[in-house]
Amino acid sequence: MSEQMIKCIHCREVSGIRKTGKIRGRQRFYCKYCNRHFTTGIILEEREPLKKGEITIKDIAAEVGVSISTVSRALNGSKEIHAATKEMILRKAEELDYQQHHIATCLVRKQTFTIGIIVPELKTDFYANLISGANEILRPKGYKIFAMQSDESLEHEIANTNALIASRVDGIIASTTFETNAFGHFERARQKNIPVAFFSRINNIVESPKIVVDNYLGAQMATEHLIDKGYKKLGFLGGSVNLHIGNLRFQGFMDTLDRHGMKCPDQWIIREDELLSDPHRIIHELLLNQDRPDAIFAMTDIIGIHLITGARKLNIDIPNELGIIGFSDYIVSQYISPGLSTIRQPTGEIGKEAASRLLLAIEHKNDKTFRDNTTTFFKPELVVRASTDRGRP
Amino acid sequence: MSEQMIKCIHCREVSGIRKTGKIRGRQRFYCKYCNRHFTTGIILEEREPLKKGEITIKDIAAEVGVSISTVSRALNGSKEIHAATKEMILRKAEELDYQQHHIATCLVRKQTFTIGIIVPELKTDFYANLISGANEILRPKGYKIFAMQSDESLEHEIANTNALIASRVDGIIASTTFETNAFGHFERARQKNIPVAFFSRINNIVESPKIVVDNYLGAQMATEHLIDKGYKKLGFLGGSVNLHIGNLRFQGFMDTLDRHGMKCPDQWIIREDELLSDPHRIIHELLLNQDRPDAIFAMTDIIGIHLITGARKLNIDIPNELGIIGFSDYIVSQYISPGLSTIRQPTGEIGKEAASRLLLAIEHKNDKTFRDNTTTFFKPELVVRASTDRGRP
DNA sequence: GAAACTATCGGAAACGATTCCGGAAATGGC
DNA sequence: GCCATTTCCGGAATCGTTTCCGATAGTTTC
Repeated sequence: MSEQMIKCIHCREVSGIRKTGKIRGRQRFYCKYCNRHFTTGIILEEREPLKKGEITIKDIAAEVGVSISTVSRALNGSKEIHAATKEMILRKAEELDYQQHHIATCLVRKQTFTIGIIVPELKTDFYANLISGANEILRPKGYKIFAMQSDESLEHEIANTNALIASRVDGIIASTTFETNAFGHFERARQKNIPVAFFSRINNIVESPKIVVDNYLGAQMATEHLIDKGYKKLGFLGGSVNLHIGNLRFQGFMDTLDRHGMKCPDQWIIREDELLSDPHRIIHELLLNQDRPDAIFAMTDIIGIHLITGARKLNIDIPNELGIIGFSDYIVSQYISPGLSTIRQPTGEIGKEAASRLLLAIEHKNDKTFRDNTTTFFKPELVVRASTDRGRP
Repeated sequence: MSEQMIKCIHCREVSGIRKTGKIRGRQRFYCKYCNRHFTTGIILEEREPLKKGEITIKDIAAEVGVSISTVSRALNGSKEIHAATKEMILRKAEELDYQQHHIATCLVRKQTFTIGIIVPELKTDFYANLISGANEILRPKGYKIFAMQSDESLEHEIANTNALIASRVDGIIASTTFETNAFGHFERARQKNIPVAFFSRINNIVESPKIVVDNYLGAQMATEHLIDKGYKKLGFLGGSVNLHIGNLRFQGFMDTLDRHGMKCPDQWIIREDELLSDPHRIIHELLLNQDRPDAIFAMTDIIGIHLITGARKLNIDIPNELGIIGFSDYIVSQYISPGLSTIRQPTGEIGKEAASRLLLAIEHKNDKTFRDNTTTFFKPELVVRASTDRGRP
């Protein structure tokens, strides 16, 4: 291949090209394959041997004998390219096992097709389900997920957020920690034009879509259910006072009692952080008390499950001596014995909605008039199981 | 600021600079703050107003009056930089709320500090725990996680792998699908110098570290346990025959029976894909059979849990009429009634080990002599609960 | 006081892609 | 055949960094 080779401009064939006189001073060619004439062929130079290492569009360009712009066009399905050229390039790309360098593309396009999700704990049923739900919406649209865990630590949450900003994710979905009382890190993201969406543990500080189950309503439903079952002495067990959703559930509980003219003495209301770190001791104390409640609304199923195991140890009859209802419908709740009554929240749906709303915000990133600061409430659902299912006394 | 301003080369002060004669033809200056002389000061030009949009090191450079190389050095903690300059740059970076553009850095450094994890299902207890475990190792080292789900579809798995290659992740951790019988996609990754590690559902095709619980041993332990409890008619329920770990568990089961001179008729061995899609029908049929087993080794706790609920519906006494043991110790297993005996595998540990070994492979990426094709076996642990806990008959 | 060395910094070339702009060849109309 | 239009492609700038290679001024050595 020491001499120049001419490639047909129509079919890109290199062999079977004949010179057929001149036209306007320029050499004329004829291609026997496509049976057409042309004046300007593509001149193939001697090729450098393909260097080792990563295959780039440069390599493809050199191999095929076109410019990198043309390769880029072929790979991206541009219309401004000859079908035969495109065909050749795609074939060569496959032959070389070319794989787009997404990092380089992101740099130019200023879009990473990556969403960051920050949750307190990755392995919790609820959050794993949520990520899974979000994934259902995001994957078909070509988005990847950075899954991060804050360990209920504000410091980690901030570090995570900064890492996501540095990675220039297209958006962030988050559920904050117990500790989170400042939201500067999320505001930073928003200032850098990265939309944020919150779910479950939401706040009213950051302008963003918020997806949440109607906690107040759920608490009402749970409390009504207990009252309906004839329980008279209701108690409340919840975690940190810091948590917005905790306050809502507590409020729903108290208001419902009020409406029924009932009262709940302070010693039946436990709202300490310690309930999360050392639940057994606290539950034990509560249940051993002479004057204990005859039914408890547990802020989460996790606490409800602790209650069931605690009560069983003390041979307290559930649901007759003690009714228990939880919140969230964890997978365990349907299998534990007795089954834990609960308020179900549609976890997967919440994840999907959060993802959809975030995508909407991303689409309108540069639209100054677009705002989404609304809170979407999902309807909770009462699930009655054995832990409260007693006949009316 | 229409005239040039001189900045002291020592302390970077702009005011308080006096001219003090000339030396070798060059102007000499004196700074009253640091009490030192110098000849070449830094000349501050009139600054452009800061443009809107993203803050880059270019902006910082312009504001401080240094080159972008210097800013880069300051931000990366290079030694080749004057402490005062560094100080100024860092202060300005903070003032402008600069955040490194990780994408651009990756392009140059050819390292993304990102690990891709592909699992069949994100929300499954086992996989969520594993990702969490891997995260414990990866986060402290600055790695982020791309979490992807294959939905037990080879097609998705391939698409996921390609997406990870395109994103130039530093490594991939994967547990393959039921369908996966070809491994070209992982080989592609390895050819592109992306290390891969497998866990749980492993293979012997791709050269890679493999982390797995000792399935054969676990099956032996489970079977021994059943025999030990006096069960005579053992059956096996497992999913797809395609699954390597399924075969191992089945083999352990059969070999143990053999060693005890026991046999298992074919109708007590169920290994169909359908067991995953429609478990209730199959289990119902098996249990309604006149000649049914008196104990079953379920390949996974999920199947074991289906067995328990199925048996309860038919009023079969567990563990007296039917003993059940599972595998993996899912969270539900300890709460279901009766509690499901099982073989526990240390999920979090497996995730940690997979991450560690992958990091090791990444460190030795360019070391041609480094190989890691070993399989690490974690010891399984027998957990006895009510589903097999009968007195010897 | 010259030479050698050190500290500190700037310039410019990468990294791998996309895309705007313009230009040549081919095509269509008459 | 000539002109206008369309088709197709190449050049070059750009995205935001890092880093190698020099350059210069200051410092030290003898």
